[in-house]
Amino acid sequence: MKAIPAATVHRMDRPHPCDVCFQSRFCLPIALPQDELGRMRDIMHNTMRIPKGERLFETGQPMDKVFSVHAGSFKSVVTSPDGRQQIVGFHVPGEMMGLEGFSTRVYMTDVVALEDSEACEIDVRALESSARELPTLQHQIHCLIGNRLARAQQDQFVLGSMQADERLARFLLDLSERYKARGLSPDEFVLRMSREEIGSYLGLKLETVSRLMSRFHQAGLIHVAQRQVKITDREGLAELLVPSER
Amino acid sequence: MKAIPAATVHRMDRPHPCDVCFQSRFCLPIALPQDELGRMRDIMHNTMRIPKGERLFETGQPMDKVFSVHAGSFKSVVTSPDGRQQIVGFHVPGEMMGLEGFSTRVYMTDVVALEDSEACEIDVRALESSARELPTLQHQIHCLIGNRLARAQQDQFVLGSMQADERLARFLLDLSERYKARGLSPDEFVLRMSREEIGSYLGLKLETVSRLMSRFHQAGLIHVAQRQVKITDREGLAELLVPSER
DNA sequence: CGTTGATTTGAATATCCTCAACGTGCGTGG
DNA sequence: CCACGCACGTTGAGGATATTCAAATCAACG
Repeated sequence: MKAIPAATVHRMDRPHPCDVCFQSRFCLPIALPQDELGRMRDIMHNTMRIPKGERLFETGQPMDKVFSVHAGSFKSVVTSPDGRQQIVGFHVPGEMMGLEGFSTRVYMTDVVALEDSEACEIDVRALESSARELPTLQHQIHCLIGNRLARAQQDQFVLGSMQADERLARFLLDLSERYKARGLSPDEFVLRMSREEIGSYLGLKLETVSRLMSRFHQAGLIHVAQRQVKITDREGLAELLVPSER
Repeated sequence: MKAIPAATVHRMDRPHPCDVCFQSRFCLPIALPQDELGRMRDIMHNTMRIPKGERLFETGQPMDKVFSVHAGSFKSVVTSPDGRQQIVGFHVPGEMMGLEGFSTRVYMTDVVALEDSEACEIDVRALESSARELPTLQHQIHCLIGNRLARAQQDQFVLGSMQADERLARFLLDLSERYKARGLSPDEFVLRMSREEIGSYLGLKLETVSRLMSRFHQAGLIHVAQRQVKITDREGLAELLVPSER
């Protein structure tokens, strides 16, 4: 891993990019109190720069840290014993990575940067010992892992019950929502991942993704040029998710 | 919910059926110390009998409890806004249910008994407050949720990357393993769920499941009569999971 | 012994995949 | 600055896998 620490000192007088992970709007109806936020900063050891294509951690490594996305974006990849791979999630700023490692204290996925990115490193031992003193933090941790679980179950539904066009529509709307929640434009954004990566995540082949993108474009639902996407008919996209109305 | 409390008093001098959830072999390389086990029993409020087909909890209810399977088996069902449903997991004794509710403190699935079953009710507030004093318990909770997450990600891989026959083979081997881990016969067991339920979980139609069961039977991999299954060629089944060898 | 629900099996069909060819954008180096 | 190579993306035709529809069989149960 070519990760280089970018900064290790955090001042309390201005927001830390990773505070966001412990604040209300991405998780709980409770914001972490100021004093607990201070403690959190103590255990956010440092911020790593991860160049595009580099791994933050990989399957099988002892899981001693979790990471929050500080800037950029990442993918989580599971590898089966026979070497096949599938992307099980994309991560945008404010989201946590490595949580599935709580299972056996070994990471179960490879996490790779989709672009030059930054991740904040959080020591799990320190996190757990802080959580014993800070009830809100404890709550927040449960919430964060629970969130990932709820999301994974949603993804199970998508993969098991939805058709190709519904999957892609949901993917685009989901991405849009996550950007919106982080103050970015929900209607116009650049995909950080290839058609093949989208396909891997959605259980489709890259050609199918490409064809559907074109179809959505022609139907006037989106405007797409390479990785630049503009959602022009959100209603129309959302209707794809309700096949009974077709 | 017609759930009826079955027992509320637990004696320390014999194992409680739910101790298993907090013991090493299903989760951590650390067993919960005896004194912590005592505390755990205090917050396992009671054991509910859930008749076949009844719901233990449902989507949208405030999540104030988690449950461990005491006896019998359950399914977790997610429902999409348009009413489609998919099973995202089956639960056998010793496994936890309701963990995805940690996300928003609202259950995200319906959990339904596949047969007359018993579940142990654990108050989340009491669990969290105990966890603050009992580091091993805290660890165990993280492990339990992490486990569910890791499993959900595995399922994502199955649904997204595997073919129908691989999915069913994996399902049977997985079930076999889970029975084995609980001291039941790994080679011969009774499916507690219908073909349709298996299909729902695997993202297949019931006819496909049925056809594959017959095919496995004819290939001599399993012996199947209705819901009675006997694994006769474990190697053969496992080879299906490595398509390169076909 | 008939009814009901679950399962099996077959034939036709749809969806998505495979294979293949062709475009497009971008960086590199001449 | 342009030509080239390369990775990525698009599009088409044909094919494979799983679904749909339909009918027959089986098991459980009153």
